[in-house]
Amino acid sequence: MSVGRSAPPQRALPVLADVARLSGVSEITVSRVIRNKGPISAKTRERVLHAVAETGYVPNRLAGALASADSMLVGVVLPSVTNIVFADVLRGIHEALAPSGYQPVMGVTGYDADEEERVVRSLLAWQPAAIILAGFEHTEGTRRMLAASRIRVAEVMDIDDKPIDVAVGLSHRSAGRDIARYLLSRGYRRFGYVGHDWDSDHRARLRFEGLVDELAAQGLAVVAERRIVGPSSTLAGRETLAGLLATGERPDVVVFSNDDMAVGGYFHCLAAGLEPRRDVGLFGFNGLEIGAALPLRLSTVRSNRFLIGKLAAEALVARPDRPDDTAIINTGYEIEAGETA
Amino acid sequence: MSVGRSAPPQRALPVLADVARLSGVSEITVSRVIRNKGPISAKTRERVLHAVAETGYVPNRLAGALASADSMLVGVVLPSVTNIVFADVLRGIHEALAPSGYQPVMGVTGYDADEEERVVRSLLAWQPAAIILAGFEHTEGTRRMLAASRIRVAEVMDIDDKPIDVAVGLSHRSAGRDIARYLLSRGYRRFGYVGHDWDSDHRARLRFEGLVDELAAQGLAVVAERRIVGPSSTLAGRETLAGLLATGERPDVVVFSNDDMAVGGYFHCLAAGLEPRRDVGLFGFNGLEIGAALPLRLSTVRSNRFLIGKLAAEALVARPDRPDDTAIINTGYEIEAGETA
DNA sequence: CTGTTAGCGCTTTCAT
DNA sequence: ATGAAAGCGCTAACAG
Repeated sequence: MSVGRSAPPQRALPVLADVARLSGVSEITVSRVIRNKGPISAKTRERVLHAVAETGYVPNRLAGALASADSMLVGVVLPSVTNIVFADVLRGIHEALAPSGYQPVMGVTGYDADEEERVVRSLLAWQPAAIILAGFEHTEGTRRMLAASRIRVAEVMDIDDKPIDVAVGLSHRSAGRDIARYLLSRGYRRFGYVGHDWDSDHRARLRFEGLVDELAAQGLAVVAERRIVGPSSTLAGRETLAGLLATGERPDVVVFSNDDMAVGGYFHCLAAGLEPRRDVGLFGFNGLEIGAALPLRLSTVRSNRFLIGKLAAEALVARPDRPDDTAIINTGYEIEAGETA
Repeated sequence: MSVGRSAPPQRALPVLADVARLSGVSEITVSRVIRNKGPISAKTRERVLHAVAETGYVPNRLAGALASADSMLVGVVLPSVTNIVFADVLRGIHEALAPSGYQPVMGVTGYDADEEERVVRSLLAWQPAAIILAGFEHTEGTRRMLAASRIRVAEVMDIDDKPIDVAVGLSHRSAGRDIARYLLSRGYRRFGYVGHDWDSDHRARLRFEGLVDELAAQGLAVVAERRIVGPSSTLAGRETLAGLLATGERPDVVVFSNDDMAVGGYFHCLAAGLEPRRDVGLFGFNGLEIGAALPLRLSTVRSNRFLIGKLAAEALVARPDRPDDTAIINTGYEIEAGETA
């Protein structure tokens, strides 16, 4: 049918050379126009831009990154994306990175340090300019790779340990102590605790330790404690509080490992005809939106997760080379009095 | 202090050539060992692997992707990461991609089509093998770029329109109709609706249209309707239901645009002393965990979000070249009867 | 202000 | 089973 040309046009995507040819300048000039770098005459710029539009040219950043040894990539390694806590951090990272031209590349570890090592290795292969990790619990292998790479490293969420480079977050131990102080000031004396897996959520454990420390300083202790094995969830919080109260222990307040669990506890109270605070105090952690929407606003601690992501990304972008000394950025937290404790 | 060597070792990261030298073979042989490609003698492989371990060599995928014209990258463009719905999809994508050697690269649009275009352009610069987008609402510019790129494109969440390449999701229009049928079968006749922004959430509108269509077929209509301008939230659901009921309208059931809003409605009922179902039916959409943890399980529709992400990623990986014809993968949905409607 | 030259680190193709 | 040569598409460094 066709006249001697059997193969379809299938022309490859335009490259720098195509744009250069079309606009009658050299490749490097096109490159300069596109990157807005170096002195370019208005006339040349216009011609090049025209050719770019005409061809629909999209720069190949793989080639650009390789040639300039600057990938403009930031590796982001988080335990989970479905946990709103990390999703908020990720949003903060995105917000800070978007205007700077950096691209986040994600990895998810499922709360497992060995998986984290695998993820870090594969991200490092993309030659990122920096990497953001959650917490301090890394394998030796991860630490070695990070050290060898010489790139910037932000460890986020927690500041209760010594960072590799910079840590951004809050002191969970201190938050635990402040929860104890707050509840003591409200008159509570018989403390219960309902939590989730400490192996995967080290920070929940730190908060518990802070709580216990402060209680001990006042000659008190946790009188009833339950921890589930899996991750936190509303359903788990509901069932676990039910189990705890069924034992006959009568805490006057229950501290939950986080808001998800605490909201579940609230639901148990509703179902069991208990009035939060009057019958039993409920205290969470994180300051999620849902806690504020409950008939009685959940008493909790606001952890500034969005800010953590934002400041971490900003710190990395602001100083692309690893400083000699480590730093800590404390994003703080605030007690939300609420109405349940 | 030091003995004549002032500059620190600062040696660059090892590259293929270093490993080749150390193991006494050529670069290409090392490359073959690492990629497990081509015939290699057991002895050579062992020597190379040893040298890799010794140097701590990490392949530069930027260079690899450029040379092979195969990035093993999948662009993922979603409206939001903090919305659990998209986070679940993302998790499905991750799960499918992880074992295949593909890396997801994310972009977030904030529910804005122009921002989507910008994000798609910058992702395309990384020469991804495929791209995953939410929904069908793209700008002309986005469509042009996607067509020119010739890479595989999955549009996820929705299957109510014609896909560019492959669509993976459920029919929201049909879900809306089934919600109507279900509630009619439960005896409800006076339908209320509490929703959020349709401009950013086109699928919520499709569900509403399906609902209205089916009601019309039965000679019925929505008797009271309220929509907020912003995104869905528990608090918004609570306040909006309160507002709707305060008008004096007395719907016997209220359909919410999603579970977040419906849970908020539930909270209003608790605060106002209304018993869900007996006083007013509540119906959501998505089947979130929290709905199942409420004192009365929320009546809703399970949208298989994890599955959507998983199947989309699998479909793309399974066939790296764009097929001639488009396809639709229906992940379906299930009515969760629950106890609130 | 613009261009030339020489790679970046890897993989393809074609030999041997 | 292994290697040599060429080049992916771009940018740094140095002219001019």
